[in-house]
Amino acid sequence: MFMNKSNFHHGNLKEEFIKHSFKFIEQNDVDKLTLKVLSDATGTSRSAIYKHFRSKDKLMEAIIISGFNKFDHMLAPILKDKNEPLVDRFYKAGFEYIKFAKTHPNLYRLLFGHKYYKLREDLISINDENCSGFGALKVAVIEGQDAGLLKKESAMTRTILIWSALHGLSSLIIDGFMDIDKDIDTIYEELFNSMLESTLDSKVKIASKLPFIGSLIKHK
Amino acid sequence: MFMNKSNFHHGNLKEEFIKHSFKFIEQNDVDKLTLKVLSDATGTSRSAIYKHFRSKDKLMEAIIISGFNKFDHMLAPILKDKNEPLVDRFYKAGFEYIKFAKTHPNLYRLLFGHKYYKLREDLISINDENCSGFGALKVAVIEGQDAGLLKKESAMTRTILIWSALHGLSSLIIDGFMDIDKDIDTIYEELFNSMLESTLDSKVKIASKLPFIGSLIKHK
DNA sequence: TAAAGAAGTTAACATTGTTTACTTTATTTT
DNA sequence: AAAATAAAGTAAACAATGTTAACTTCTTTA
Repeated sequence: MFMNKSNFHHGNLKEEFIKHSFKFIEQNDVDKLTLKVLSDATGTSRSAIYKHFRSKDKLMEAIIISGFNKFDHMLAPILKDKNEPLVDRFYKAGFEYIKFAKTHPNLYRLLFGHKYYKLREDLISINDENCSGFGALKVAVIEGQDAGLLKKESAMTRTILIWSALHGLSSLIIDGFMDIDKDIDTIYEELFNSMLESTLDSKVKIASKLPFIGSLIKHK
Repeated sequence: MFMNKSNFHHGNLKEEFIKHSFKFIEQNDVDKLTLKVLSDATGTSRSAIYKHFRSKDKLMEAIIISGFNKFDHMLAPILKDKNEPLVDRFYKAGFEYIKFAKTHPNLYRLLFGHKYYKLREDLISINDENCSGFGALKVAVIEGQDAGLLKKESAMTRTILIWSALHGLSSLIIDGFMDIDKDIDTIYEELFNSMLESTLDSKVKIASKLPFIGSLIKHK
């Protein structure tokens, strides 16, 4: 006999592959995610996945697209929340950025690593300023420049600079550069202050009202 | 017949493997470096490498160790050159850091990426302040804090912050985040200024005497 | 109800890293 | 110098991985 009836998935197997992939990389390195892992997890054969994705890379791309959605929907609302003072929004966005990387290190590496950068390029240029985290940051940066919070060079320059600082710190944290979690709070505090205009003397006070990364993440 | 005489390497095959690996990743992604590539390049059999390295990972570690030496010997002398003003040393060190990443992107990813972070931890803690780039930066940071050039929180905090900013910008550049090279100069200029004490008003002038990244690398 | 297409399976392939058994060269011992 | 031993190479086979081709079963639709 070739197959028993219960093995037949009807339409949702594609989503199941993605879902299991997400669950897997919450706990394991991305390069440990093999097609065997997924066929075992879904109870299908080794090649079933090819009915839903042209290749493993296409599956990874689907994960990345979905991951960027998750990331963007975490970041953009914080930056656009008009009820909060702008400084607080910046502080919280940076905070949540690093927290995201720390909480989902494998997903973060997948999203911002080198291997699929072509796809990311497409995603970032396709996404308009309303959905993309990068786009939302750029809008907020312009707002911050108008309010005298950020230096008034090109908005793109300032946006990349902020992103780059967050990306750098996040990467060092999740890639094993820093042994002690408790320093992260201090470092982020300083990073945050470095980003703001030097004329602003209220910045430390405003920032320190908000929660800290080390503490928050440790007790999760 | 089993083997002709000319095939026998005498003692230098190990170095040849490393040398060819370096040459290869100058032009290709690290994950394209297979044992077949190396056996073809050295004219040996597929398994000859196992007489010199316990596994492929051990070869990669040798490459990383050698790569860090290269990196450290590029960075440390710049930071320790007492003939240059400290600001210039900082500026040039950051400049050369980014240039290194841009010139050897695959090696840079190997050195600072996630996969072999365990080894890097060992290397950085083993290397003393005299040879390691990180160590040299920390020494320079203390000097900079004493001179009123950098903020006077913990030296480790400030060092990590600088490193993280350079790492973040370098990563964004080599991982395809930025389409236009000419903006890199401006961004580095701003990054550099953000790092210095806000009371220092000579910083832009001092910095702009020095060469720019985009231009320098483009005509290489 | 028959045909067609979607969604599975099985079996085979090439590529990769790796191991084992063997051979050749170099070195050391007697 | 001859013999023994170690070092450095080869060939052949493995398991794991991504992938493809040929086949089967379920679902839909004309």
